[in-house]
Amino acid sequence: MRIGDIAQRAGVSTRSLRYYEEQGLLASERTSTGQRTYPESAVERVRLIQQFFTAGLASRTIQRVLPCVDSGEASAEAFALLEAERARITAAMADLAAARDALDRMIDIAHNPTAEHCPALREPAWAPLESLAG
DNA sequence: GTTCTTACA
DNA sequence: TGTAAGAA
Repeated sequence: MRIGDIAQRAGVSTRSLRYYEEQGLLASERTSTGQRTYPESAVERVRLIQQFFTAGLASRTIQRVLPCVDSGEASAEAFALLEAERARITAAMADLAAARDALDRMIDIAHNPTAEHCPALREPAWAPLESLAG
């Protein structure tokens, strides 16, 4: 398949695919005219690369991890890297959950305004100035 | 019409 | 990463 096909099927730009290749994440063959050619499996590989980027892995890290995907086994260093990334993602998930919980509390307050949380409810807007001064 | 490389924002 | 230019 040509670069445009892969891009469309994997949902990324052709620019990204060329970038991945430059970073050593994605291989391709060339036709006699220089156009890149990819096997069907490239689509799935690109999606995996996307997931890793989304999960916060650096391209350099992805570059070290992908060989494991290809070989089906990990060297000692690669294994340590996988565990480290897993731990980082787990921690990131906890942070996200905490942020979500905070938003949940804010949403709840927004739905049930109380004088404690909403200053605007403490002072009647229609109160005469004298009553405020006095 | 697509893709390629190179380069700039 | 997006986009532009000029060539294939």
